[in-house]
Amino acid sequence: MITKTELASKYDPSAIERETYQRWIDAGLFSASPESDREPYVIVIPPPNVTSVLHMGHGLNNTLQDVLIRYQRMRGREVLWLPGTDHAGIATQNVVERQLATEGTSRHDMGREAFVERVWEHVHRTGGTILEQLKAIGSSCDWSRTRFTLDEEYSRAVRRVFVDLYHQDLLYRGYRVIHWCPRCHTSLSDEEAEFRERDDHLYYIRYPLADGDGTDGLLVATTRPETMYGDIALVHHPEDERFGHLAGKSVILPLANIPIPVETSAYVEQDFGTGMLKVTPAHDPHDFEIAAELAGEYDTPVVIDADARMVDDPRVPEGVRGLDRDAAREKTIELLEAAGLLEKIEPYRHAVRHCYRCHTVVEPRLSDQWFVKMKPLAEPALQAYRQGRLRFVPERWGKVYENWLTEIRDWNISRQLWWGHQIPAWYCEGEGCEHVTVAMEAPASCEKCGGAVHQDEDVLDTWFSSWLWPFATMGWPERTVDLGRFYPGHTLVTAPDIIFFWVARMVMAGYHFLGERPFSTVYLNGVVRDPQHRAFSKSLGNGIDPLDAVERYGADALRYTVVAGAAAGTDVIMDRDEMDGTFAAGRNFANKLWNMGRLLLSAVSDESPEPGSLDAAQFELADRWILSRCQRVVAEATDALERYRLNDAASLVYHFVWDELADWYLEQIKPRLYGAIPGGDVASAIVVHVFQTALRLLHPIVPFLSEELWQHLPGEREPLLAAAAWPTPQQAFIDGEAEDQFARVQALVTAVRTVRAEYGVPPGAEVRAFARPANAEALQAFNAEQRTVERLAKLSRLTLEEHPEEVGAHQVLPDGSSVFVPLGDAIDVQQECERLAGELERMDKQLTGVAAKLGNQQFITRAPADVVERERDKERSWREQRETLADKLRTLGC
RNA sequence: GGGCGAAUAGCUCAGGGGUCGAGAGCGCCUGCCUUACAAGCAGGAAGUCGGGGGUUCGAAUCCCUCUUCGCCCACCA
Repeated sequence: MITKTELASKYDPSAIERETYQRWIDAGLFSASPESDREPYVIVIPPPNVTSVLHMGHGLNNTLQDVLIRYQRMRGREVLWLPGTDHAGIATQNVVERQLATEGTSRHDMGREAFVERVWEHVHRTGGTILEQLKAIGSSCDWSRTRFTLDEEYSRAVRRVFVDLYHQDLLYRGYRVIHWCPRCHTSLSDEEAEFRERDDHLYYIRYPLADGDGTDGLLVATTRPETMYGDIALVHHPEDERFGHLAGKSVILPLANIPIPVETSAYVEQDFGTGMLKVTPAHDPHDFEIAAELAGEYDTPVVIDADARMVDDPRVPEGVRGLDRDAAREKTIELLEAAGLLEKIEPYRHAVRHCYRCHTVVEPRLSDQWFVKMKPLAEPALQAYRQGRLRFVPERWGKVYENWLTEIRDWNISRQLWWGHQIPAWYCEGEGCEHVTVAMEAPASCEKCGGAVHQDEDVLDTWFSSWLWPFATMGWPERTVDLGRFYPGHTLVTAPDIIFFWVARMVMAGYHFLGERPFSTVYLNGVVRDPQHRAFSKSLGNGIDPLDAVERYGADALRYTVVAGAAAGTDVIMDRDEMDGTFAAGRNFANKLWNMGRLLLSAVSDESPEPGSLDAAQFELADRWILSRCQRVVAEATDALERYRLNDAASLVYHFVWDELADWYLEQIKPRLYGAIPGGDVASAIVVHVFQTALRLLHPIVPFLSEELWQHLPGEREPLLAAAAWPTPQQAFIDGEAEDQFARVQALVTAVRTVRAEYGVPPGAEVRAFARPANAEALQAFNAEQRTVERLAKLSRLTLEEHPEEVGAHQVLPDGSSVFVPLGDAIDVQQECERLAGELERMDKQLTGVAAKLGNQQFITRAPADVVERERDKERSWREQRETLADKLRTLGC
C-alpha cells in the first residue's frame, strides 16, 4: 500500500531523474538473467562510435530502443538490452590525428605504440561520456554486459573469425587495384568509397600511330590524363568497325614515347568518347581487369604513389615527377597541348569516389590487401529475407538490403591504420619462403620453414569487428550461457545508412558462425536533420547535444518529442537555434503530467480501491465514459506498439491523457473530489485507476516522470512502475453507450462555450441553454447528468423546451441538432450591439483602405507580387470577418 | 543509367479508397492569472492535400504523367 505524498509545485526534471534512475539500478531491473524462465527479448545496441560523444541522432535511436525494451519488460519478457561502443577505426584515428596536428605533432612523430596509447586516452574519455549520455536519457541497458569492440575477449572473437574464414577458403590475400585514400593513407572498401557528383573535364588525347607519319593517331577520351604515363595499351570493342584495321598495330604513348599496342576488349562502350580506351592497369580497377584478360604479359606500371604524387620514373616526364595528381594533370595538359596532341577539352560531370571519412577523392591503387569472399556468405542472408525470417520496418528497406546482397562483391578488410585489430597473419622472413601463417596467437616461427616471422602491420576494417556484435558480445566463440539464452535476438533498431556496412553483414555472420539470424526485425529510424535538411555533423556544428536538451527540458521531454516526431523511417527535423520550439511538445506534456499528478495528490483519497470492486450503480456518465475510453486506449496503444507505430502510440496516449482525462474528466470530477457534491470516493477511485493505467502506457516513452508520479500515487500496486505489468483492456468497462452520450454532452458544452466566446458573455455570467427537440436524447442525458457540466461552462439550467423567442444565438451541433442560448440575461445587448457596430465600422474603414489600394493600377503593377497577394488575402479575411460581425448584429436584433 | 522516397495549414509533420465537408504540435488571433498547470484554460482563423489526366458511385488516399526537392545503387573511361 502506497500512501500518497505531495509533489513539488514546480516540475523540475533534474530533481527526479538521477534519483529515479538509481532506483531502477538498485532494483537490478536492467540486468538480464539467463536463468529466468521468462521468454527473452533481446536488442543489441548499435554501438556508438567512440569518435565523439552522442548527438540527437543517437538520442532518437536509443530512445526508440528503450521504448521497445521497456514495453517488453512490462509485458513480462526477460529483457536484455546489450550496450557498448565501437572503436571506429579510421574515424577515431582521424580525430586523434587532427588533435595531434593542432599540437604540432603527428602519429609518425610519436610512433605506433605511443599513438595507440594516445587514442586509448581519447576513447576512454568519449566512451565514458557516451555511456553517461545513454543513462541520462533513461536507457535501460544491462550495464553489466557493456562491451567495446576492442576488448580483449571481443578481439579474440575477431581473430577467430579471421582464422576460420581463412581456413574455410572464404578469406584471402589479393593483389589488385583497391580504393585508396591518399589523405588517410589507407585502403577502403567499396562501401567506404562513396560516389559524389563532380564537375570535371573530358580530355581528348591523340596517340600517334607507331608506324604513322606523326600527323595521324588515335583519339582517346579520358578524365584522368595524368594517369596516361601508366598506360600499357589502347583498347576498342572487338566489333567496332571503325577500328577493325588496327589489328596488330601500335601507338606511341605521348610524352613517355613508349610504343603500346592496340588491343580489343568487350568491356569498351563504343558510344562513349571516341570508342577507344586507354588501359592503365595500376590506376584503375577496371583497367586492371581488362589488362588481366588481354593476351600476353603486361606490366602494371605505377606512376602515382601513396600520397597521390607522380613517381620518379622514366615514364613520367621530368617536369611532372613529384607533382600531386591535380598539378600533374594541369602540367600534362600543358605538355600535350605544346606537342599538338590535345584535340579538345569538354566539360564533364560524373560521379567520383570519395573517402567516406575525409571526403578526399579516392585514388585507385594497386596493392596487397585481404578480402572476404562474400557470395557464399550472402546466400543465407538473402534467403532469410526472401523467406520472411527477416523483416524490415518500413518494408521498403528490405529491397535495398536484397539488392545489395544480390550484387555483392568481395570485401576488402585490411586497412593501413594503427587503430584497430591488427591482422593475425605472420609473414616468413626466411630466404625464399613466402609462407603466411594465419593464427589466433603469434607463432614463434614460420610454420613451414621455421624462419623468423613478422606480423602484418595492417589492421582490420572496423566493420569486420562490428559484424560480429550480436554474438561476440555474448562471449562467442565460447558456448556461453548468455549465448544459449539470448541469441538470436529480436529487434535491431538502426539508421538506414548502415544497412550495407552493418545490418547485412551481421546477418551474414550470424548465419555463418551460429547458423541462425541475429534478429528477426530491423526497425529503421530516420535521420535527425537541421532545418536545411542537412544531417547533423560536427563540422557543420548544427547538432544538438542530448545532454543539453536533457538539462533544459528533461529526458522525458526529449524522449516524447523524438518518439512522437518520428514515424518509422521518416527523418526528424530539429533546430538548435529554436530549442524551445523543437522540444515544446515534450516539455509541455511533461509539465502537464506533473500538474495532473499534483491535482490528484491534493484531492484524491488514500483509499482508492479498484473500480471493479465498487458499486457500478454509483457511477456517473463521466465515470463510465472515462473508464471505457481508457480501455480503448490501452488496446489501441498496445496495438500500435506491436506494429512498431511508436509515434502513434505516443500521440494516442498523449491525447487521451490531455484532451480527455485532463480537460474533461478531471474538470468534471472536481466538485466531487473537493466535496462540494457527493461521490468523491467513486471519482477518486476511478481517476486513480485511469491515471495509473495511463502511467503504465506512458512509461516506455516518459519513464522518469511516470515512475515518479507512480511513486506518489496511493493504492495497492507494484512498487516500481518500470517493473509493473503492461495493462490489458478490461472488457467490463467498455461502454459504447456512455461514450456516445458523453460525446453529445461534449458537443453541447462546446456549443455553449462557443456562443459565450463569440458574444462576449462575461466569464462570471450564467447562461441558460435550450435545445431543439431533435436533440432530446442528448438533453435527457444532459439533464440527468447535471453535475457532468457543473464546472464546465457555468451552465446552471438546461431544460428540454422549445426555445422562447428572445434574443440569443443558435449553435449547430455535429449531429445536426442545435442549441439555443438566450443572451438577454447574460449580456447587455445594447452595449454589445454598440461594440459590434463599432467593430463593423472599423472593419469597413479598413476594407475601404484595402479596396483603394487594390483599385490602384500603379500599386498592382509596381508592387512585388507577394505584397499584392498579401493585400488580397487581407481583404478576403476582413470581408469574412465583416460578414461574421453582420451576422452577430442580426442575431442580437440590433 | 537504374531504383527509392518526399511534396498536406506560416513552420515541422501525421493520415494512404467512404469514418477526412482534412488532422496534430508549434506559431497566429480573441477572451481568461477560474485555488493542478499562463509550459495553462476556453474559443477561433488558417489548407483548390505540388500541377494535369485517368480508374471509381466515391480519390489527399489507387493508376499514368509532369514539375520540384532528397536519398540510394551503378565498372561509359
